[in-house]
Amino acid sequence: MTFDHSRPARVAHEELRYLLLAAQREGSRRLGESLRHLGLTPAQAEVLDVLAGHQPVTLAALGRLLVCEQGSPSRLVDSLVQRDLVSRVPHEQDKRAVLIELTDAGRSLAAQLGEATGRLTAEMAGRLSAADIGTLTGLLHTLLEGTDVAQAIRSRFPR
Amino acid sequence: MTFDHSRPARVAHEELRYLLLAAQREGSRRLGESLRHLGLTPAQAEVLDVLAGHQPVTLAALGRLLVCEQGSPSRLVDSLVQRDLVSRVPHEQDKRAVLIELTDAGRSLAAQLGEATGRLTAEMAGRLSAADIGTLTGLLHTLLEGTDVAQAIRSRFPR
DNA sequence: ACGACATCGATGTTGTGTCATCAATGTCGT
DNA sequence: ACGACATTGATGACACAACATCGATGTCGT
Repeated sequence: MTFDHSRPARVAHEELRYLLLAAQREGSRRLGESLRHLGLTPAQAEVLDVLAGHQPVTLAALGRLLVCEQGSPSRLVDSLVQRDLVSRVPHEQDKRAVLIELTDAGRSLAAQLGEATGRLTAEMAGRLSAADIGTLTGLLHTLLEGTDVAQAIRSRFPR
Repeated sequence: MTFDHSRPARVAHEELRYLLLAAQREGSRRLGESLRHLGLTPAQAEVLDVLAGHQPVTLAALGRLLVCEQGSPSRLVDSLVQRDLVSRVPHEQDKRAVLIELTDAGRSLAAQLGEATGRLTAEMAGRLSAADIGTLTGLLHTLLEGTDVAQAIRSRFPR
């Protein structure tokens, strides 16, 4: 253990905490701009994105796949049902559960998401090399090991 | 440019975006737990933390130093004024501006913040080496270069 | 079969964050 | 001095997120 007179480890951790917050905020804001013309918020876009790969799921399962919410995201789904992008279908075997699936409109909107996020990914690629992105991803996975959110990301981005 | 059949760069960027979101959420949730016994939310704690190092500041200047909000954080400050942790003092020269400063209670609460975040930093240290934390910090700074939030962090964590 | 317990989805509450707007006040060019 | 413009801080509006609670169902042990 090296002894650092000028900058205790606690401060380095603080800075990292705020950097994570800042990076997330900045990304959300830019993503929000990119999604505005589709009439979607980042959280709604994540739901469509997940559904495009995991049709159909119960609300609870959707909650487990989402990073943006940990409980059952009923109100978030509500906003998508109101816009006819998603529909609730009663579950056959389990009368408690509801299955969520994309409508045709939702499917076609989901297909446009990659295009909308293009500017964002292009900018990230301009700042960081592919190797850097790999390093960053690895470190964040290590940081999150064992948490529910990490599990959600593993399910959605298998190695 | 290498050609990757199995995993286009766009997907790697998506994963990174969600990892940043997840890391921030997880950190916030844990910080929230640690702060509960002080009766503070993470955002309120950040204000006290900033004020402890930058007494007194106008609302606008405070907003520039905070990562958690970009406009003028009047409502956030309101919540602290109500609890008598912070006070608003009219600015002498500029009648538009208001100076924010810690009360005695606020100062003593701010002094307890490091202790409250101890568990969080200990856990981070257990997962990542000091070198890894340095790498992570550097990569995030690169990612945020030129943004307002990066400037806020630079002011609060000088090299 | 039955009762303790878990799970599902909806909802109320609280505290952010972001954006837009507004009135009051400063500043600067001319 | 005056008028265009910028800045400050407050506020309304909207969409999250986290947490707690609730009624309706399932499940499991005995």
